[in-house]
Amino acid sequence: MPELPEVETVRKGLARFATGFTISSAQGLHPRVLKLASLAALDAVEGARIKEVNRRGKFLWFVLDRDLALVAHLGMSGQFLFPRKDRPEPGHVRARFGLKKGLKRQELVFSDQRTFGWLSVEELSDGVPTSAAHIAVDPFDFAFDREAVIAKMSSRKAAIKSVILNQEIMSGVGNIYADESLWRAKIHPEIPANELSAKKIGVLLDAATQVMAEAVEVGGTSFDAMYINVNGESGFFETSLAAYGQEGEPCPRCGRQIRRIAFGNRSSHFCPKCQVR
DNA sequence: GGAAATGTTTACCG
DNA sequence: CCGGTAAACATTTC
Repeated sequence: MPELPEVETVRKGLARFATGFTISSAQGLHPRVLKLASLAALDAVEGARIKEVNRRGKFLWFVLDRDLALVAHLGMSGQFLFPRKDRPEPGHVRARFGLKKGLKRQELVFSDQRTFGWLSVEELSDGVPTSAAHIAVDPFDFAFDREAVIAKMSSRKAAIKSVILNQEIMSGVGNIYADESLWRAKIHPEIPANELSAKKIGVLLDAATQVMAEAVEVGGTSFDAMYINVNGESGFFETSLAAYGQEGEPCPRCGRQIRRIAFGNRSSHFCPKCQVR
């Protein structure tokens, strides 16, 4: 469950339940769990204390009391889970961490069905891990420069949907929130970005920020004390989706049927009446 | 059996 | 070199 709101939900859960714990053990259990660029194997973080858990866009990392950070990307299906005896064992466990704080001990696992996610051990520079250095700040970062992003987007000739998905211009938006933002801003996904007014792109940015903020809020409530519910199937925000996955359903604004068109390897969902090309 | 699924990186082309 | 597009990665589900 991996766009900004989902990653933020995971980050919050990790920050709440893992901060202050020392990593007593760390082991990779799958040959591809460790990113190739990782400076070391996972056991390099053993003995480190977790100071905080940070995020930029869809990248997240544990800040440790040493010069290395434990970085994670959830890919398409990555999850961090605190297993509990009264819950089913997590499947597809790719890495396992033992955490301790005083007498408290708990386990944290990284699970990933499709193995597009990864972990790595990296240095931070200006507080950001190497693998996320090229990722632009997301709209919730204090350094987010709305006008600069609008200017950058306005110069692109590619379809606006590709542009808002480009993590090097603005990070955090994935296929779901791209479709939702475009629907809210009443913009057809295939319009070249440079044909939109700066004002219209501003509307789109605000829509993206707002829809992700709303999703983060709902994500927070689906949380359960010792278990991070990052299961996409539970769909905490699914009931609020206006466009994504709504092919054939009435547009909540005008009633026209939502359409689905091919977009690269994926799909775009939009209202043919509200979002005119 | 085919298609599609929340993402990123790399290769390739103009 | 830049912008843009397509493919590759792997697994599961419908």
